Amino acid sequence: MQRNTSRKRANLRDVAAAAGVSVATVSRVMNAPETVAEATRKKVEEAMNSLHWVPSAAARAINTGRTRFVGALVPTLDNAIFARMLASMESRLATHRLSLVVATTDNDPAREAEKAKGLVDIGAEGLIVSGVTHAPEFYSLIERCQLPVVSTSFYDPHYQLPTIGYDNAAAARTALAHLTDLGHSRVAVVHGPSASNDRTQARIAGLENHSPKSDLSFYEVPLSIAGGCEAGRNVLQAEKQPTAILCLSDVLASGVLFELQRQGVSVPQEKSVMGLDDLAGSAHLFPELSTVHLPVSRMGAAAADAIAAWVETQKVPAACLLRSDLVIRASTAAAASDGG
Amino acid sequence: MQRNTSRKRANLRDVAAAAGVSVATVSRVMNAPETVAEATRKKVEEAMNSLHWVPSAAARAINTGRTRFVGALVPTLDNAIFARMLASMESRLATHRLSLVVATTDNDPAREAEKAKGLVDIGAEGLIVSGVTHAPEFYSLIERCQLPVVSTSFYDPHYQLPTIGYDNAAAARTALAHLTDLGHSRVAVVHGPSASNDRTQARIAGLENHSPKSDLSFYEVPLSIAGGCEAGRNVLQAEKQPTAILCLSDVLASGVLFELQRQGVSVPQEKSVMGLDDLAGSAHLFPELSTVHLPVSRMGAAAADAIAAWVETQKVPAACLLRSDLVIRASTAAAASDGG
DNA sequence: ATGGTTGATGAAACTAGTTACATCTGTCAA
DNA sequence: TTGACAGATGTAACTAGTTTCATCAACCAT
Repeated sequence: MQRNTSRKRANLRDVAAAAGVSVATVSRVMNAPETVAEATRKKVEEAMNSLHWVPSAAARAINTGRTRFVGALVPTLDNAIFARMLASMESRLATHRLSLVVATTDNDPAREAEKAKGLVDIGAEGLIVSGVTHAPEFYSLIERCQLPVVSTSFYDPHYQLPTIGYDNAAAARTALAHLTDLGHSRVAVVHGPSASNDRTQARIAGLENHSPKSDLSFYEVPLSIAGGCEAGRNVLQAEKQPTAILCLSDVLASGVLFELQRQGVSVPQEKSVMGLDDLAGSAHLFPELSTVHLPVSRMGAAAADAIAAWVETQKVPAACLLRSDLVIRASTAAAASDGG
Repeated sequence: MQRNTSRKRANLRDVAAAAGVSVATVSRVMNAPETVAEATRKKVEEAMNSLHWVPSAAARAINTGRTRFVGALVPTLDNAIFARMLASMESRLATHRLSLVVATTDNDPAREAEKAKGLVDIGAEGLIVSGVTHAPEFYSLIERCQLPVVSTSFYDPHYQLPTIGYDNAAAARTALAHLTDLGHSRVAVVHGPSASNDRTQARIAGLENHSPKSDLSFYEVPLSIAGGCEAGRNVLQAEKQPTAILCLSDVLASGVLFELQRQGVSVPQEKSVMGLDDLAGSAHLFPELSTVHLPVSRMGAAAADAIAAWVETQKVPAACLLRSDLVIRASTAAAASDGG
């Protein structure tokens, strides 16, 4: 009597006793109900309900070696693009009966390695990371633990981990091509810190070795609305004014847009502004932002599926390339033909 | 020999064997190192390192009854305000050696109850939720499990759970007062869905029973930039035009701002626009948004501290009121004195 | 009637830790 | 010299599940 009432949580033995069966039978009701006689199963289920019993995930984990949770390491939650990705990851992982533990890295490989270690220590079965630049300790950790890790926001079939993402260089090139098609030959390129961000690096690289005769100038600012404003001010102070501003991220484009408005520069009449990401809000900015759509939600879901498949079947999933599409809205227009 | 190499992860017994001590001693090295002789401790630590051993969190959880993780239930990750709160929660929880599992509820109490159940099933020691409206199953769950739960984004010292948040009604009133002080008597109030969002309800209630003679009209739209745009269009179609638009959330204010610009309405000359939240980007919008600052980062940290204290000491933490402050920027100005 | 097979169940040994209690050694005071 | 006690360590019993293997009854074919 006192067991059920005064004592804390019921355990498997309590349920077995209440149902008048052995612990093995209770365990079977959970894991292989078809092997248990109908009547017995009923009895056990009643006992479970009346004791409000839920199996201890920890005890299960100890036996099966499966904790059923994975970790996600993202640079920040402050950029909507990662928040979006995590949201879709979480819901997709739930369908695989997997939980998600989130850790932020601030784009610092050392912190990433540290947090990854923390996630492994608490039993993460797999990790989802962003990009391809990681600390040596990170690599040694995943090698030592034989840990399933998939990398997002980047596609590279030759990378040592499966990558689920898009071709950043191509996406940037698509954006630039749109501007050059419109006749813009002098273009300011605004981007976030590149030193520790391989996605940014790839986007820049995509522009540098492919632009057909365009005159590009680069502006590196913090990856935020404020950074975009700063870039806007910097661009307007340049000696040779570009006719278009290509932002390698939509948050930067938003900031640029706001700053240009503040300075009385009309978009797209005086300057075209191009983004890259296609955040949910970008379609509603003034003017509506032309950008390159990156399928982050689909990417989150795909990464979730990939890591789930890996931890479930032990088979390394294939890399997955998601296409990025040009979306032309109101912030870009043909260059004024004054020839600079 | 084959143990270390071919077999998977080392366990406590392996370490004990390698160090030539008993399992109890290894356990002591971890949990009460001062009771172990210096030389013995060294030996054990060497064995740990050479076997790359990390204790199994699951096994530890089973014994101590502590899983060291808490769950956070947020409506969405798409609003920067929750992303921000989670980021600060996560880092603060880490200082308490607690991990955070995130689940989104889409503002649906049923889904919240369901996800809460899921979190409890996987061993969450405590929960952090938003607001005070929850499903009956949610309450019965936390009662049955005696689960520590703190509620954020809301302050109410009489609520059955400790609340860590601000006074939403007062914050809304502060925003409105700023507008009335500027001479705006006809104000459009734009807000997100109120049916299942008690913060929104409280903000609206704060306006309704306190406005000194102002003429308020309410516009309910989806809580997003797009929703803000929609509201902007609706307001402009109203017969009696308001001189100011009070948005009960900064994301809505952003949308309103964009839409007004699109329609050629100048802010703050023709209409003042007021927000509520003070998101990181709001200070950089065009025009810079006047708003009421809500200390979400501090709130996240405070909630993390509260839940940590609760699970650690079993003592229910006190409710915590965080102040909200008016921040006047460029989107509000004195009403044109044409008397409408 | 007997042996073989299947289906349902239980006993006990696992998983990886913690911890209560026992044991052993060495020091110090009586 | 002996008893008391502290300090260091080990033994074994816990935690809450899963799983292997054994058992036993029922049914069917011989």
